[in-house]
Amino acid sequence: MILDDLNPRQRAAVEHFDCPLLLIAGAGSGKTKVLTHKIAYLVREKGMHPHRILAITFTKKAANEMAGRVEKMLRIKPRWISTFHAFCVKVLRDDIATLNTGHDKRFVIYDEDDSLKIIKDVLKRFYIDSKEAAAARNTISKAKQEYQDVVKCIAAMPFPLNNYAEVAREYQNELRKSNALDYDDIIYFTTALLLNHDDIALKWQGRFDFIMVDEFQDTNRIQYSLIKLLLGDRGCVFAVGDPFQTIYTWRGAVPENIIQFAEDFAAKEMKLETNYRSARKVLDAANAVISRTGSRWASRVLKLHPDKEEEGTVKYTENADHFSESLSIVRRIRDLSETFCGYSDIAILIRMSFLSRSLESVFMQHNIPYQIVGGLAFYDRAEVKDMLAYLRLSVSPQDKAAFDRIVNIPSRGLGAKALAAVSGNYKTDWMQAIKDTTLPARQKAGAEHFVQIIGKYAGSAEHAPYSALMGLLDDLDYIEHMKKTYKEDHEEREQNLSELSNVLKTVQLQGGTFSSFLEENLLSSEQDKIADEQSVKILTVHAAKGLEWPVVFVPALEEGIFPAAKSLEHMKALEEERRLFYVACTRAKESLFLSSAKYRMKFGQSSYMARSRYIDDIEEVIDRRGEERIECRDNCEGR
DNA sequence: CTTAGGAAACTTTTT
DNA sequence: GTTTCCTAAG
Repeated sequence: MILDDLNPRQRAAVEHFDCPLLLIAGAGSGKTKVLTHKIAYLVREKGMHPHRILAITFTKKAANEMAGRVEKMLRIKPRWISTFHAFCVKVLRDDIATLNTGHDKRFVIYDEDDSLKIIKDVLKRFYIDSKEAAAARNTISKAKQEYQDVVKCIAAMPFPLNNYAEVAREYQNELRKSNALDYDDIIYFTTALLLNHDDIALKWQGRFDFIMVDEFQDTNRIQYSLIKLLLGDRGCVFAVGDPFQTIYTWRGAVPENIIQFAEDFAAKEMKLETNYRSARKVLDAANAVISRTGSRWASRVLKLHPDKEEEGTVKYTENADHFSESLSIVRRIRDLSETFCGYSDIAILIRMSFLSRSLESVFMQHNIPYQIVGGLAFYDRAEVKDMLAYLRLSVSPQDKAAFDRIVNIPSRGLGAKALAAVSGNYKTDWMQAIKDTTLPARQKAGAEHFVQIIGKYAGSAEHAPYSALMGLLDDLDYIEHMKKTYKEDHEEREQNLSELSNVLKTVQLQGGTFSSFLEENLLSSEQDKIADEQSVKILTVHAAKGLEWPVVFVPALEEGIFPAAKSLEHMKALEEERRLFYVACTRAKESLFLSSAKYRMKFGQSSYMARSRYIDDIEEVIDRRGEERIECRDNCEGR
C-alpha cells in the first residue's frame, strides 16, 4: 500500500486534502518520499489523473528522480514533473505569440554568456564601460524577478542603477531581434502571459487539478506569482520547503515566500523533523551549526532527530597548505576505498570551483578516479561553443550572440568597422544584413564565403546536426584553425570536438533536432551531469543540494573561503554561508571529513588563512581519535 | 585588420 | 595561476 512505509507525520502530509498544505521538512526527513507518495495517493485514492498533477522541482535531476519513483508505483510516468524553467518553456512554446513581444514559438534560449555579450554590446553604444556589464545584467535580472515593467522598475531605482533603464530597453530589443529569451525572461514572459490573458490563464489552470512545489524556500517573487496564477482561486496546492536550506537568495530567492504562502492560502502547517539520512555525530554537527543562526527564523529552527543507530564520525584535519590538504584527502580515500566503500560513495563538497584544481592534480597523480561536476563544463569550451554557434546560426539566422561569436572565426578580415556597417543594415536576419552591406573588396570576399557556408547548412543543421557539423569542420578548415590558434593543446581540443560529434551523431540517429538538443542542455542542471560511474565526485555545495553520500569531505574551511570573503561584511550573507555549511554537513550519511590549510594559493600567491568559524561551532562533536597519526603522516610525507 | 606580448584584473555560489 | 584587456608593430 502507498501509505505503508511512511511514518505518522509523513503519512499525515500525504493524506491531507481539505486545504493548502505547507510542509516544513528538514534535511533528510524524506520529503521526496512524501511528494512522490502524495502523487500516488492523489491518483489512487482521489482518482486524479497523473497527467493533471503539476510538480515543480528545483533541478531537472530531482524531476527525473521523482518521475521515476512515481512511475514505479503507478506504472505510468506523470507528464508534468519539471523545473520552473522547463515548465515555462512548454507554456511559451504554445502561447508566446499571444504576448506580442515579437518572438515566435521557435525562440532560442540565451545562457549567461550570450546575454552578457549582448549587454556589453549595448553598453558600448551608450559609452558605458563594459566592466559594468555584470552590474547591468544583475539589475535587469533583479527587475524581472520582482516582476515589474523592467524599464520602469529600473528607472525608479536609485542612482547609478537607474542608468541601466535605457540599457535594459535596448537589451530587450536585441533579444527580440534575435528571437531569444534569457533565463529570467522564460519565467517573466510566462507570468505576463497568464496575468494579462485570461483565456490563456484559464487554459493552463484547467490542465491541472493539483500543484506541488518543492524547495519552496528558494523560489523568488515571480515564481510565487506564477504559482498563484496557475491556481486561480483554487487551493489545491502543496508546498514543501526548509528555510534553513535557503542558499539562493543571491539569485533572488525569497524564503519569506514560505510565510507569505501560509498567510495567503491560510495553509495548514506540518513539520518533518526526523532525519533518516545521517548518523548521530553528523547530525550533532549539523544541529550545532544551525543552532547558532542569528536569523529571524531562529525561533523556527528544526532540530533534526536521528533515526539511525550508527554513531558515524566527524573529523577535522588542519594542514600546512593546499597541497598537503589534497594529499591527506587522497590518503583517506585510499584507506576508505580498501575497506569501507567504493569511490562513488564519496563526494568532496567545495565552496568555490577553483578549489577543484589542486584536488584534481593530486587525484590524477594518485590514480583516484574522480569527476568534477560543473567547473569549466564541456559545453563552455571555446571550440565547442564556436561550432555550436555555427549550427545555431544555420538554424536561426537571427541569433546575434551566435553571429557575433563566429562571424570572424576563423578570421576572414571582418573587424569592428565592417561589423558596425553590417549591424546598421540588420532587418530580418544576419545573412541578409551582410548581403545588403557594401564592403571593401577584401572584406567582401570573406563575408561572401561566410554567407555561402551558413547557407549551405541552413536547411539541414536542424535535422542532421551531425552531418552539418562534419561538413562545417571541413568547409571551415577548422582543425587547421585550431592548430594555429591553440598550438599547445589543440589535440585535446580536437578531442572535445570529436566528443561533440559523438553526441550530435546520437541526436541525429535518434531523429532529434538540434534545437531540442540545445534546449535540453541549457535547462539541465549541474546535477544532471553527474555520471553514474565508480568515481569520487567533486562539486560545489550548491550543486550538491538534495543529494547524499555515505562519505563527504568539506575542504578549505577557512575564513575568506567558507565563509566566502565577500560575505564577511554582511550579516545576511553570513547567515546564508552558515546555511550553506549546514547543507554541506547534512549531505553526509556516515562520515564527514572537514579540513583546512594554513596557507593557500590565492591569485598565484600563498597567503595565510585563519580556520573557519564553523570548526569552533562544532568543536565538541569532532572526533579527535587517531588525529596524531594523520598529522604526523602529513608532515612526514606531505610534499 | 591581425597578432604578439605584456599588464591588469580577477573567482562565490547557477536554473 | 589564469583569463581578459590593451597596445604597438606587421
